[in-house]
Amino acid sequence: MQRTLTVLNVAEKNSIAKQVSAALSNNSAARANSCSNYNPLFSFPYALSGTPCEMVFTSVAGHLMELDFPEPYKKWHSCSPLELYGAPVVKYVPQDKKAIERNLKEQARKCQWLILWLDCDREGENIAFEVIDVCKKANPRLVIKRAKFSALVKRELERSVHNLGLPDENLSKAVDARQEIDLRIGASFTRFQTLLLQEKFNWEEHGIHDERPVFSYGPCQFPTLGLLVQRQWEIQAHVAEPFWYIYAMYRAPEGQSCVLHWQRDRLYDHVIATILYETCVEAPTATVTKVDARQKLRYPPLPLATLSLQKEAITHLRLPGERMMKLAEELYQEGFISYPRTETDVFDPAYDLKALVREHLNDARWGQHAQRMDSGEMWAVPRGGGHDDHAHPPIHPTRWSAPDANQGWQPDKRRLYEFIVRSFLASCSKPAVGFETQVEVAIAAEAFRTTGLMVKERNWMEVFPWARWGGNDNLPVFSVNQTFMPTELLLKEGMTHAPPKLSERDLISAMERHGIGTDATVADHIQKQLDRGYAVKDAAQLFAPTPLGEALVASYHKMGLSNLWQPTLRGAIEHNITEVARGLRPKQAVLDEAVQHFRGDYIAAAGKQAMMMEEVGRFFGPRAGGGGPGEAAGALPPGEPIGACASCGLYLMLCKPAEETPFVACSGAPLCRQRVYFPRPTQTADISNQPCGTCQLDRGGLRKICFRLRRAAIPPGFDAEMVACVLCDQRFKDLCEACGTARPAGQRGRGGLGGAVAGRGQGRGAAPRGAARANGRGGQPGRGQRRQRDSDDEEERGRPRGRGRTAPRGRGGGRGSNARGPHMCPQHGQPCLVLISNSAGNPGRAYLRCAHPSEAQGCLDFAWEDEWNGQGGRTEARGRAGNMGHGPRGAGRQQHGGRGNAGGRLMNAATGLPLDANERSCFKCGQNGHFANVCPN
DNA sequence: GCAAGGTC
Repeated sequence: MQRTLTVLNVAEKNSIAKQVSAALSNNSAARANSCSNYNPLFSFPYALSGTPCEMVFTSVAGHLMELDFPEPYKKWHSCSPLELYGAPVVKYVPQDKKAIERNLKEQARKCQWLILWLDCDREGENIAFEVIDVCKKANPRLVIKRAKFSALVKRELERSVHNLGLPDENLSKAVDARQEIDLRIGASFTRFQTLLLQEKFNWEEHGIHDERPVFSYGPCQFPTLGLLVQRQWEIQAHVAEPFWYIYAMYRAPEGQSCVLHWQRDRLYDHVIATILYETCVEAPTATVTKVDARQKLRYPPLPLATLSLQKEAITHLRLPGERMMKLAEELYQEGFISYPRTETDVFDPAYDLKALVREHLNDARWGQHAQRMDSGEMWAVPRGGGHDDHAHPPIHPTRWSAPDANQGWQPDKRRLYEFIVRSFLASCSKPAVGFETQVEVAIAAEAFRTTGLMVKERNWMEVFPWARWGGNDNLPVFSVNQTFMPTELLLKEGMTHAPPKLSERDLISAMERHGIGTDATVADHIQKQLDRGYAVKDAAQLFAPTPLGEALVASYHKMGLSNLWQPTLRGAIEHNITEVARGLRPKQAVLDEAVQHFRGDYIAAAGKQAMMMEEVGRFFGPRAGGGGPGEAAGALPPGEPIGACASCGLYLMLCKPAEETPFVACSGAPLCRQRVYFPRPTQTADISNQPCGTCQLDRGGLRKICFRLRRAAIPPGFDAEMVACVLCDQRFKDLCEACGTARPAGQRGRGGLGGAVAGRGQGRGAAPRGAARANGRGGQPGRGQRRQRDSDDEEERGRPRGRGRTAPRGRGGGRGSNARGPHMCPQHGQPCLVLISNSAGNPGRAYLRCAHPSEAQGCLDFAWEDEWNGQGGRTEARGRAGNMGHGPRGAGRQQHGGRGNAGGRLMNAATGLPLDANERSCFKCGQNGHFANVCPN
């Protein structure tokens, strides 16, 4: 006679218990209340491997147990935070889970089997063992089984129940280890920071209103903060650099138009950019070299997982992740959407998606689209993103909500529901179809490109109004070999920008990349930054650390404990835990190792706590009589505005501080960050560029060219209205004589503006650039400096002075004697070899450099001008710098990258001092050293 | 008063 089993099935969520019992019982499960209001019982008869049984389903609600220190260690002053690395820990069922525990025990006593239907991940396995622990106390004879399922559909659940396995203890132990590490380091460092800082500073004055604020530390919240501080430091360390690019535009007689984008994008070398621009101006006829037209598809969005929904909701609905999750939770509880915490972004093929679509046929907003989907006209099988947590489908609407039925909803909730519905419908719709035309154009030897796009069928975009697929739908019709005259041909200047502050979307992506938090907790960690006063969000929803957040991170950095905040911290912990999960290392060994490691960090931090006091003291004044850091709390005494940092020897640079007092900060970020404050605002040059409205030249009626006039740095005593011509560098009050019609007004030569500017050590761009980056790309000497060098050199050579200054506008006079050309390049067979007087380290001696389009930064072919000219212009092919047969005289024949020492006057670009007789400057990498032929770098 | 992870 067959024995009848009573089987207790425990799911992690009530919804899973309900769905599984409904599927296995063909919707005939009886529901009964249990001791726990939120965890009812579902029971039905079933045949388990042929054995008749009574199936009882119930659920827990996440973890049943918590890990904490026992009572004596819970009081903050009862022990040193250091002791928390060796203190015992206890796992217990907290008060709010006692009802669930009672329910499980009561049912376990009546059952013979226990089947665990928890999520099929590490945390789920750990919860399974918590359930086992509780149930075994009530019934030690229970037979324990684990159901593994990959979707909550009948077929899959039946397969699962007939292939029961055993729970995996290694997975569970990995979570135990993770919990213990998190608890010990979180509690110890939180107490350390809080007890150190709480009483010492006047937090009220700095917007922290808690009487006794807590400065929590956590292995997820600090790496999150670290991401924000790192970005802040990147922004502060950024030095704007000017770049130049050729801008071309064409408007066809029929009215269509396009911008021609330079293939080089941009150049940081003004000389080269100007020369290339000049070659275009000389031969401005554009020739179409390639026309490529093809159909292009734009695919609909992937099915929504939690993090992708958060990112989309932030972008399109401007709903912060945490708020979005709260609203999604409500929608889920009310049955309008599926479970909102899922990693899955692919639908199970067995899912009846069309049935879900049919829910929406009568909707006034998207019903028509749904009807076209239902008829098959608009239907497409949704793509998958390759992630599956095997527990939940992607987030999708489960029920239609009529607009008049959800009047009571908050507007944000309605918007979120609409977004989820439209995303779902879009993901199952046909891709959009466009027609793209790519056109390549040559002007002189320069290549340009433009793209046109006509959207033919919007398809999924019809139901998803947030999508943008923009392109130039007004492209002129082009054919290969067609020629035309550009309507505009300009040399434009731009400046590099510091990276932007992180948006919530950026932050989520970075956290996802580094494995900080889970899909369900990422939003909480971000919110915690705001709650703790570590970060703020501005009107544009961008995040930045507060002075407190920055000070905390900077403290650990100074202590040499950056691993405590770097984004890799969580990944490192996870890596070790994974070894436990795979059974490669015992839990205790990994745990001991981690605890010892962080214990060492704690001891180091505690030993250097004065650094934290000092760092926080930079931002916050001490509480009166609070024993604060005293001198360190206020602004630092004013010092040299620009120079070597007293702390680390690196350069100091000008910053744009948020504070009122300007300061310079050491550019050794994030190594140093020493700040020197000024007593008064610094004098900065007006570097604003203004397009020239008066010197537009008309060359033969072909086109109009605007040479931008640049407002020069104005030294004291000079006319503020003076401008400098980009090409010839003369300063004028009115119009440029060389370029236009008016008289020059500025003084010239030494004592003139150029000399004065040089005396200030400024380049063409922002004042701090030249000072801080003597050896960088932006570190070319100012124009005045360069001219001075030219002039000295000319004198020594016995050439007449003033060649550059009196040269008329045009290629030869573009930058004085600095650049002429182009010459025929033997490498490329094109006139792309230009003559340049290298400003950095080669005073007075011009050389040839290739500016072929294939060499984005200019190739390294070069030759000295006098040698080239002496040989009447060479036509045979030469190799790269190192292989050229006629290397610079002073240096002998460099085999690799050795730059010549013309007359022994080569300057060290970093120090500005002349190189000694044996020193060489590498042509390739710019480094100086005593290498003879081959640069070691 | 502390972590992070589940979930309602």
